[in-house]
Amino acid sequence: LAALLSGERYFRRNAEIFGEGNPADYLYCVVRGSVRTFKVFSDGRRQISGFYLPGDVFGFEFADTYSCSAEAVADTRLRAISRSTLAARTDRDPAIAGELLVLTAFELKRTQERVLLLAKTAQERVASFLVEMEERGGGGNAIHLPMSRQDIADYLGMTIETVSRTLASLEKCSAIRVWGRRIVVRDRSALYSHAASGW
Amino acid sequence: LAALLSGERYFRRNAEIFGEGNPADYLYCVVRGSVRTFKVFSDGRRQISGFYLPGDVFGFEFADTYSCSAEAVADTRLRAISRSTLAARTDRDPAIAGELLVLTAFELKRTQERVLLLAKTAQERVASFLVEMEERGGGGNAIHLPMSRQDIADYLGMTIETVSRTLASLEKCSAIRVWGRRIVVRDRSALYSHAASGW
DNA sequence: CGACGCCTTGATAAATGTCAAACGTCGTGG
DNA sequence: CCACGACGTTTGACATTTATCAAGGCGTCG
Repeated sequence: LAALLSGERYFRRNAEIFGEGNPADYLYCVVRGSVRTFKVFSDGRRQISGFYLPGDVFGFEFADTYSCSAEAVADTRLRAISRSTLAARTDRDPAIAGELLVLTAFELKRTQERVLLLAKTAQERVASFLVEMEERGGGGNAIHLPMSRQDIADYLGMTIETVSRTLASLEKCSAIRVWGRRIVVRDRSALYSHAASGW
Repeated sequence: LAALLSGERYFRRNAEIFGEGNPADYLYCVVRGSVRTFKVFSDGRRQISGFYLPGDVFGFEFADTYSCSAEAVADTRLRAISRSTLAARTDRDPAIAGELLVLTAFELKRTQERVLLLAKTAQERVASFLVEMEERGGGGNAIHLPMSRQDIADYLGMTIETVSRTLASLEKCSAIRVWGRRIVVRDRSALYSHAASGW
């Protein structure tokens, strides 16, 4: 699958990568930066379905059009995989089909975790989100959030005010330190216990 | 895939089909009745991850243990598919792998719709749930809900009281008629408009 | 009949959303 | 360099939604 990656494409902050309903011609792999996928409802609400960081693959569709839109959260570099050449390869090489299955299963697992997350309270959602971003970010205690509070709110299904207040409350109980989009984990066990009222 | 279905197995109402952490030896296809899959958290909350009706396949795992538990909602008949024979077939027959991919993609799509659903208000969730069950049930205006209010609440991430009140309010605006677990759709467009503040 | 499970309804409390204002940061242009 | 404006964020007061606690209704089954 890695062999099918084409040259890099660049997207500026907030640039559209693809729109809902566009022909789903490419898969994308994030090289640098980050991406959000989302749907916008007729009443204006936006639900972010996922954030993708370097190494993640998105744009995974089985229909022939995208079921959501994608935008660059920050300036971003992507490599594309043409769906048509992918399909051609899949026919000849069962291993590629296996890779697709693994990717789909992984996306399914992440989505299932999101369902569990959305059933929780605001504190648990925000804390879980920080834990997730910390793990995916890989770095030590410092988490850099590339996305705005509005993005986080639309991802967690709440308002920016509640996100902000919840971060403040987590800071007050000294689980984290908040500095705009930079978060420092001060007390990991406290953060985890807020994240998980039951794992 | 259909060729791999073994003989039927029977489960009484509320009987456990498999438990979280059990070895994931079988896929199941619902013949008759209905099934819920769920997780229980340490604080006692239960999140139902899905309902499966006749024709649906569940127990789909990529790890070697189940990530959730499954129980019969009502008396249920299932056909099992042994994972080991499935794996053996997949190696020889790429078409089987394709069927697996389709099943996984379908489950992913349904889970993504659940994420959208959980971001909505109580009214929208309940109305969407009724629409979903009506479509899956296939029958005309009458919906028979095999599951209890508690099951619905745990599926939609709310309390039984709110489910009950929301059904009552949908009945008051004459979108539906409620008779215990039997629902009649009186005004489909009204129901749809409550379900979807934006599709 | 009586007990039990399930559902509904009411009163109240807690969580979250809404509206509004102030603050800080950053980039631009004078 | 500084002033200004745009934008994102935080905070406060208040409204709305949903959960919690408690009681009662309605079937079914012994």
